[in-house]
Amino acid sequence: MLLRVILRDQVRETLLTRILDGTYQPGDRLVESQIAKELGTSQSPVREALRDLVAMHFVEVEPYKGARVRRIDPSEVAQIYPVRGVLEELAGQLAAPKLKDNVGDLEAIFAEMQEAGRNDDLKAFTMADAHFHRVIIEATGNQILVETWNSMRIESRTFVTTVKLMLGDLGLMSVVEMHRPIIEALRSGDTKKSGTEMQRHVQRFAELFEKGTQDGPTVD
Amino acid sequence: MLLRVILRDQVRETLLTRILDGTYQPGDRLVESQIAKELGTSQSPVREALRDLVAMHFVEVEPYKGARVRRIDPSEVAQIYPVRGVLEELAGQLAAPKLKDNVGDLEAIFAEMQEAGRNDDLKAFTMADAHFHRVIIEATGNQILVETWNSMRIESRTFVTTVKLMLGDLGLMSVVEMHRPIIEALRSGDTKKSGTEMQRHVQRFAELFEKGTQDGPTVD
DNA sequence: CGATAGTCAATTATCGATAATCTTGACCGC
DNA sequence: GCGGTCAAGATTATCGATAATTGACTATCG
Repeated sequence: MLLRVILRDQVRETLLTRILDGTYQPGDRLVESQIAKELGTSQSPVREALRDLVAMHFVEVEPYKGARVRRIDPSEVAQIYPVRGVLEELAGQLAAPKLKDNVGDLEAIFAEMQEAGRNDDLKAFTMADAHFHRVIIEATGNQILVETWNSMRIESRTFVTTVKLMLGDLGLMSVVEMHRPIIEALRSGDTKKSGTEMQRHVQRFAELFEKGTQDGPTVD
Repeated sequence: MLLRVILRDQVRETLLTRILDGTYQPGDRLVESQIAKELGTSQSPVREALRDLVAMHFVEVEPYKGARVRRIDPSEVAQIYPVRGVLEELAGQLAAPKLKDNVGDLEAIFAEMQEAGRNDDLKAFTMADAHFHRVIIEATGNQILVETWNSMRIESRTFVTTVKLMLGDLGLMSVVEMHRPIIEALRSGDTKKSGTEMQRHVQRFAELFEKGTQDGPTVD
């Protein structure tokens, strides 16, 4: 018990992992006392960890009724894309001058994506994809943009499932390739083009998602 | 002590009021035990209320060091505007079809702003202004957009101060008038134009803000 | 004199216990 | 049976007390 880390943070990460990997399913109740007992802590850190997860949109609570893993329906995910679209378009515009002739990091991540594509490793791909976008967002130097974008990571939970839905017939590799035009635009330093490519990129994902949810059966 | 409301929420609102009205100044420490004693509760609700305020960006905490009212420097406020710009542009586009020939609410709020302008009532104006924008954002029907926009309300704290800075020589009334083109664009239902007007509106505020912080002395 | 280890007060982080509230299901009058 | 009331059990919200950590101050040593 002499770890210098804060219990609440450890509990939060534990719960988050379980939500993301599906151990806790959407709608599942998260009972403070049970979790506390299992993790060997008291109720307080668990309670605070749950509040953090509420702020991150992963969990919802009702007073005196407890916490549940948030259930996200497809219509909500669909609503994410327009917002992501404009945020990432802005990010592309702001990041272009800074990443011009300096896209080494992005190329490395792109290589990771290709590797994941060859192995058909969805999890590795989603992580690399998130990383790719985060690097661009952070390159803007606009802290508000970073925080705003982070506040939308609701999707990361659905993402593995989502990508599976979206893929349909086309292979993971073709999704990987969608990132190449972004790198090229950023390398050229063309502000407008970089923004456009980012917007187009997100839009394509939106379309794939719509197609996936329309005719595909809902996987759960 | 027998109110059926949740203490944490009451504490949060109390603290928020004090932060917004300046009772607690940026940088001020918020000591859990002191607040608890003053409000007649235990430490727990105060602690949780403070966490909520952290999630809302009004407060920052460091482990074992405590909570402080978040200090926001002008450069951070300046970073808000580009993000607000794209979000509100999107909102204008999405809201136009829904508000077409249905801008009664907006006109009522506009009247409030005019009233505030005549009385030179900054507080009333900032509240009406926030309301005006919120109505448009909510009219989009995109819940994600609403939440994302809300997550940026960092500004509401600085807003009164900010407007004071921005005004410079021009009167409050001229700022009020800046809202008229938005109403007209929305009334026409023109998607593109509504977006453009929203974007332009935010941009103007950004310019005023920059001008205000450049030559004006920092008021505090 | 300057640096450093040690002590103390203040405060946060966590604990264990209790009060408040919800949920469920048995029991009742009709 | 049917709807409604009420007690029991489960869980959250709050409390009061304790452990852990920090920062300031002091004393000690080179």
